[in-house]
Amino acid sequence: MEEKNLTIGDIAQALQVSKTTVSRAMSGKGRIGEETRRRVLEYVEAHHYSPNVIAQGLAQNKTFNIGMVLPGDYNIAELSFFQKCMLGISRAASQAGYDVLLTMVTEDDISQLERAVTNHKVDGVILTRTLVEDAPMRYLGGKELPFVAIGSTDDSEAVQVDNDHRSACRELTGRLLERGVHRIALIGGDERFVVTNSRLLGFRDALEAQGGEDAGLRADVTLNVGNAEEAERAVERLVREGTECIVCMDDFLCECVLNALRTDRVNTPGQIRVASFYDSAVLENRPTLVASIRFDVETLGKKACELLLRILNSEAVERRTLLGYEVCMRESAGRAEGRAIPESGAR
Amino acid sequence: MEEKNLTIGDIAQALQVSKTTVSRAMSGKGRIGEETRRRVLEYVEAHHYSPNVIAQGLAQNKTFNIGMVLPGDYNIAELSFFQKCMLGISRAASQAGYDVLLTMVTEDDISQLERAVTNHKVDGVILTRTLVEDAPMRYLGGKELPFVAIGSTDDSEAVQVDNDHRSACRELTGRLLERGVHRIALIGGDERFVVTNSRLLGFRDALEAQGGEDAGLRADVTLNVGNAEEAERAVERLVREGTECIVCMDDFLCECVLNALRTDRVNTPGQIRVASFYDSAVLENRPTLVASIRFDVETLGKKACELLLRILNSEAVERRTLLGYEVCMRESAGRAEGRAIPESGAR
DNA sequence: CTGAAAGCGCTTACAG
DNA sequence: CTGAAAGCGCTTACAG
Repeated sequence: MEEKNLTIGDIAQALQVSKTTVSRAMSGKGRIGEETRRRVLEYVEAHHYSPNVIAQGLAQNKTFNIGMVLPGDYNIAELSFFQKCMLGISRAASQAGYDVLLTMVTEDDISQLERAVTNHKVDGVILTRTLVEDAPMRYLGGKELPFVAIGSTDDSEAVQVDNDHRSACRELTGRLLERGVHRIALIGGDERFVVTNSRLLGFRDALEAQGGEDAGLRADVTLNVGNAEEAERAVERLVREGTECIVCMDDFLCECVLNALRTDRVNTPGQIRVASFYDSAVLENRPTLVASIRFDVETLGKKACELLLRILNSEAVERRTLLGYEVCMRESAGRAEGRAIPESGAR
Repeated sequence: MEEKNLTIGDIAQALQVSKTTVSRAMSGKGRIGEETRRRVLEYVEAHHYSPNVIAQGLAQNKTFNIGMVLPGDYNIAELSFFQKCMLGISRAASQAGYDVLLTMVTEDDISQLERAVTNHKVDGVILTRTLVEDAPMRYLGGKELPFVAIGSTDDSEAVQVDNDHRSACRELTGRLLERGVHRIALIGGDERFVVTNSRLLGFRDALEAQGGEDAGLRADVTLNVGNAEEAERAVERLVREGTECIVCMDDFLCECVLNALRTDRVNTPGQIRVASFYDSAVLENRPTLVASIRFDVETLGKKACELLLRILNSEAVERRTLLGYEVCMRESAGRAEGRAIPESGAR
């Protein structure tokens, strides 16, 4: 099926040329006769030769691997995010002749990352999630190794790509307020995630833009909600307090909230409106959902990888690039007819 | 922070010994004086030297990478499965000094896998999902490269690891039948997945063991249910036909089924029972769920990786290894009090 | 346009 | 116990 480990030397010998020539024919670097190149390429084609990238790497002091660090701890809400991210990254890498080395870290164990780096197995790294005090980030910061972070960071040094969560949340919240909501609540997850803070800022932006407390707006913020029970408790309280609309920071929380509302038999359609980030399949058939935001996560991953590749190629890149989003408003109450209505994007 | 790319040569020179000696001190291979080794190791420690694994690999004709192929098409039901799988694999690999090269394939594009293989970037491959007619599998079958498949296959050549789905489904179904269910239904996903067929077999095993049609049992099987709509349609029909219990092949389908039952307002608690494979968080707070099966997916991944590593180490391994499961019966109707009750395992 | 040679960082017979 | 040398498969100045 495949010639047994053909090497550049074998080809050189078979064609009575030097290894240099073969190398040049393949790489396209250096001058070489048209006729000679043709002969080499023909032979290569016919014998299904493909160069040993490891050896190529050694000679060029490269690995052609990019390290991807993924959180090893579970969070259903983010699963589909990471999958799409991975897909975007691996496609962009693959297309550029790079491979993706997977590295899974937890909050107290980044040994896999360390191994990959100290063993010289990657040319650069992509962080797919960043915490406020991020161990992988701190680790990489001390090295000479280039990396880019998906998600925003306080660290102004790091190259980062993100969706514009702040603007997205501002717009989403603003739209809801415009529709006459006065008592609005925000429910979010882990406060150590930068994204949680970005969204919070956007939420506050919107409130302020609409006049804040002076305009009669009342807002409640509950963070660090990690499971269904906590969500339920929060919802109970919010219901008691007369909240009109709950904005959920992710679809997992959103589901919890919707379940809690249903369980409490408190929610006749339209009584309490719920909005969410993302727009995953988890939330299909949820009539009480009035609005959501759509991000193109695969593009996010792709972008991150492209940035890293450009850095590896010694090109200059922007410190921070923000990707757009889409706010989807559905019919405000009862079962939405037809599909969600996509509106506007940003940047 | 870190000595600039220290090499084995630098150390040899600094210590006035040969590179051979340094290499031996580190690898532990070959005879070497206790005193000499100590000196080398001390220097290495002090200067934070770590060998270039790529170079090591070239010299030994290895990459110390194992390729992991992941499906690139989305299926919520399986997301958490793959994450746990990845974690198991990456931990086992990492522990053995290997890294995981990620490769994403779709049904009509396995180019990432091909690239990794033809570029000589992996020593072996782990398939995390296998279809009945599996392109990656067929591709690897034609190569000399060792691989192991997670999930069962018809291919008797391939080394495979799997949970014992057939037995699990047999036991689950059997338990339900023992409780007096007569009209039972099975709802499953893609028929091209081997696992779908295994479960179907287990379902039939159980029916037969209880006397089948002769014993008054009526069974309905609906496969290739891919989305909420299709599930809903199936459920409507099953309800009309007087089905007493629905066994769902995965938790995504299970959720669809539960939603459909609720929407139809047809299910007073206990009227139609629902059982599911897996036991993901998606299914928390679902009182109508009467039974489920629990698999240890991380161990599955770990096992697969260990098997591959043993093959790479030229050890002989079993063609097929089946891992256990746990059937969890909850209180049969109404809200289950306390936690689910784990019962028995297998093999 | 082409080649001989040194080099990437490591390993491993082969001698001593 | 230790070292000189060849080799892993490729690239790249340096000469010609």
